[in-house]
Amino acid sequence: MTRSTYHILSKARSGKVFSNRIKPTISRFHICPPHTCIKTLPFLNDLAGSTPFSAMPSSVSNHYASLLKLCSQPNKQSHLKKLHCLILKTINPIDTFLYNTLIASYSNAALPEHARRVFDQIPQPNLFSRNAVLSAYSKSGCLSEMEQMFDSMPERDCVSWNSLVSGFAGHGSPKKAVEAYRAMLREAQAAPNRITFSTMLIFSSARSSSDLGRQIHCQIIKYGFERYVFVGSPLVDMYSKVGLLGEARQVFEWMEEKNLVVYNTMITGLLRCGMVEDSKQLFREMSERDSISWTTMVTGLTQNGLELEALGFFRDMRAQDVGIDQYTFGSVLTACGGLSALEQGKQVHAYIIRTHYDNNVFVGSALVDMYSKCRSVRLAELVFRRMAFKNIVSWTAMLVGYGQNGCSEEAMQIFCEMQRNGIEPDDFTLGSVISSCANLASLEEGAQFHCQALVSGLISFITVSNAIVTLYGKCGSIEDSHRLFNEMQIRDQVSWTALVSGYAQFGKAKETIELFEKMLIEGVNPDGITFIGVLSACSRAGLVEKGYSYFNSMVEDHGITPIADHYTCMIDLLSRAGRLKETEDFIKQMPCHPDAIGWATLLSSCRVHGNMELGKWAAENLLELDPQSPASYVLLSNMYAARGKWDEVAQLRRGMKDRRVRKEPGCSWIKYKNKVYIFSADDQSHPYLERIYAELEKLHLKMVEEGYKPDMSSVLHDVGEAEKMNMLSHHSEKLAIAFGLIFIPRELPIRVVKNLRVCGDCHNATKFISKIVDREILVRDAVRFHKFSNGVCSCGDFW
DNA sequence: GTAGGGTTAG
Repeated sequence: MTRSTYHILSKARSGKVFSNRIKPTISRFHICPPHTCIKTLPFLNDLAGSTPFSAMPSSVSNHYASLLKLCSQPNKQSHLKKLHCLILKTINPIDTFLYNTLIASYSNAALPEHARRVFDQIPQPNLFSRNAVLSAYSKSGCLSEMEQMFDSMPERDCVSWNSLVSGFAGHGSPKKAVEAYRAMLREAQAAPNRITFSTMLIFSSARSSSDLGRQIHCQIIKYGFERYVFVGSPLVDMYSKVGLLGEARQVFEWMEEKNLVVYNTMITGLLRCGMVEDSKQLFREMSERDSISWTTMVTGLTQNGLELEALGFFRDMRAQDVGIDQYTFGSVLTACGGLSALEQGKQVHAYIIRTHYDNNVFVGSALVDMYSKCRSVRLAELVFRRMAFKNIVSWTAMLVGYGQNGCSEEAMQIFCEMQRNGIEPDDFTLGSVISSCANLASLEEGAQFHCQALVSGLISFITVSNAIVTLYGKCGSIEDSHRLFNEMQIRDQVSWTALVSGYAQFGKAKETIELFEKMLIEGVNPDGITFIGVLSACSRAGLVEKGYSYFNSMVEDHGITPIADHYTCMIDLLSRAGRLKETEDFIKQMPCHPDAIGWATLLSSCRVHGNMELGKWAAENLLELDPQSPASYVLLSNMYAARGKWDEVAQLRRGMKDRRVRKEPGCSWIKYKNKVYIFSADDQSHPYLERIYAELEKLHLKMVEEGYKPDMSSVLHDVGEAEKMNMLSHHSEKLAIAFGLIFIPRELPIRVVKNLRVCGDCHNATKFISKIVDREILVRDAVRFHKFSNGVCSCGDFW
């Protein structure tokens, strides 16, 4: 056996590289020659890197201890178990030091039961052994086992107490954490150390408990830790997280020998509280800055909506040759995404490839997100497909990317693919996929996701529950939506807004307003999105005065600055009610111009109320803002068509053709036996078309008997009356409803989804059909819900 | 177990 050094390089989970040098000592327990180990356990090679095993450490116990440390991760559990077996085979007796290392390794690998089993085999366990088991229970949240262990210990030191405190603090027992901390202070043998205080400070921050934070601060002063950077730094962090920036600054100023970390912490706190100028000042004052200082500025500025400035800092950072790492790239990509700056994002991507960060899972996820936010979902997909390793965040980023770019079906598919790859969804993923599902109005899948949320327990996340409340609202089951809302233990602003918007979308103005008022009484603050729900409910119900007063209250009582969506609601409210002159005045006194949706709303109302003059104004503005959008052409052409101005219609059609604008073809779909059947007006290929036409024919006769008159103004083509009739009776939603009547069992409602707004004639016809066949028919169109039952629609014919 | 990044819900 030669004396040699043994050198291990290991990559910790954080990606940081550290080296571990073990001093050579003479072995006493050397039984098994090292090369046999390599043959039996090839993974040891991977763990130890390129170091040849012939360079053998002198102490086998130390050697195994260092290998055990390499397996001390949850993703190396099997390696750890194999190594444990090897140790049992090759060493006898095992010394207490190695036993303790084994316990600690199982603890870090999240296997507390294994840690306990090792402990039970130790002939003479010491305080370290007990502390190691205690720590295993504490980290894994086995709280009762932890308490039992703690109570049974013959002696306890500061480490034991710290495990107890952090176990309670980290696993949902806040009361016991505080109790344990106070008991510790009373215990003479276990004086708190810096770890005790930083644990408690982080705990206070997480609970946003400024009172507890202050109490801990007092204790810190009492024990003389205040000016010590390792306690002062978390103290600054805690105060800034609970919003007490003055206190944070005071602690910062009082500290002696401030290091880089303290500065970085303070700058983060300032940026968190929106004090951008102060943070920049402090940044300039620093005598040295590291990568974290720069990245903090990039992140903080981005979070304060100052993406351009953030990119400026990134440029300076590169110019000054500061090390750029995965964190920096993550922040810069967020800034690019926030600006929808595709070109700059691509440049950063190129730099990432040059610096070989493109295989990093964090950077990859950030790239997927950036491209999605720049509306380049195909590029996001490309990056995602090329990622060598994907974690749950990468999957979620792609899923959300699809969802936010209107590719809801692809979002659902990627969710399935993720599960097939053995990745369990978390609250983020499930919430997002439910949101996509809601956009598709797929009630069956939605209900399955609801079940999945219940079974997995993810329903306890408020974000998941909120997503399901929204889901049922968008699927037309407002009762289910309300039921879940009532069942929720905690409700936040988002929950209330989800239900308010659900009722609004359903056209139930009275319920919407009642709910909103109840929300105010319960002391939940509405925000801009809540008001969009309230205002749209008013406009759908024609409650002009009420809507106006809510709009004013939003600005005056709630201090919310209206954005384009609110103005669009107001334009809708006024113009839909036919008060077009008022609408014009309103638009002219708005602080900003309406956006494309605002103009389209006005144009649509002008069509309904036959105001060509204002309609032209709206159309021109709409065309200027969005020349590629088919909406302006279609709406204007509808308006001309309704008045029989076919020459103008033809001219517009030519304009569309020249600019290569295409109208989105109308289609409706219905689900039957897990299959989606899609119908479009010109579809002649449908296998059941003959039966559907026959059904429609039959219905038509009964409808006419009941007093139905076709509304020809809904036909926007220059054709004869008979042909108009034919076109009208074959609108996609009528086909879908007829299909539903034939195939969907009587006891179930018929649910149809349409990609465009439902036309006047179909709406009227569906009312008649619901009465004739005595069935409930739900139609979800592009903007809202219509629930037809016994000849009446839930929207009250106002949509 | 002192500081920085990437993903959710209305």
